[in-house]
Amino acid sequence: MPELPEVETVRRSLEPRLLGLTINSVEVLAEKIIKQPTLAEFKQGIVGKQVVAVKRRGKYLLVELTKGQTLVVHLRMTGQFIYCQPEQVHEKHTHVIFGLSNGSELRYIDIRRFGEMHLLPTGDYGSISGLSSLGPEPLEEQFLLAEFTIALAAKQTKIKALLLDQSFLAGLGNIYVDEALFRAGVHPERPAKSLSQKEVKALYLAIREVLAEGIEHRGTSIKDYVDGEGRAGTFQERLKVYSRSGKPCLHCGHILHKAKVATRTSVFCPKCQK
DNA sequence: AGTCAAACCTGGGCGC
DNA sequence: TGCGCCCAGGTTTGAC
Repeated sequence: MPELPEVETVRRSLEPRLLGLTINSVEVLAEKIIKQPTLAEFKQGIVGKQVVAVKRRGKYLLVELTKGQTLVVHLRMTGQFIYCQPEQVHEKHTHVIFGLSNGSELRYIDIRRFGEMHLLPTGDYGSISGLSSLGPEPLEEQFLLAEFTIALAAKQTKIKALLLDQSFLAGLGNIYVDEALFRAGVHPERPAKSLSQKEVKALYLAIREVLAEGIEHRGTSIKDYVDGEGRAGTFQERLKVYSRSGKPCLHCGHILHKAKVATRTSVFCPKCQK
């Protein structure tokens, strides 16, 4: 489910709620969510710690605690991290409950249970391969067109597969890749190295633009996604291709096509995206 | 290097 | 109403 804009929206909603609070208790109802250290060490290492920062890297949430510990969370497809009051109804797939020093709770809900949590020394993320191998953050200033151009030129793979590769660029998923490719006028199956300089620039700008707009509209809520306070986002109302196969292109009116590209369902305009 | 299926899970939608 | 099948915002692993 959540891609960069959704995870960033969760981060922004949780940060003001959690900062300064101490975690008084941890209740784990689905042990498989806790990847490391052991369940006992995880609980013991968290209880009594205070939240000092809530950060994001790619699609990972990093809840930094006192004593140099960080709770690393990945929501995968259906994970939700929600700040609420103890009397609020328990959602069916609630797997972890953190009791907070102001009486509130932070609950982890995840229908498919693909999500994961790790407790590690802050910055010491080598044991999480997906986190330690992440590519650049597309919205940061250090993500430069010049470097993106050079990186694309070295790859023969389909542009869509490359943009979904988190070690190439962090944070894009199926929705925002399709949207960015549409905005840039690039067909998802084009070999990365075949893009002209003009196309590379258009894609670079489209990626940053679509992610920024996604954040601005507090994420895309198709099925399960909600922010840290249970609120849905609204970017689904602005999607131009994702989930619109068979409907007319908003730019040229041609019927949007659906195809498997890089093993993922992809929607694109065969006329606008060459 | 690139590509692909399968695996991890549950639930919603569709055809019959 | 029920059954079976396919699909889903992600990632990893292992095979060709």
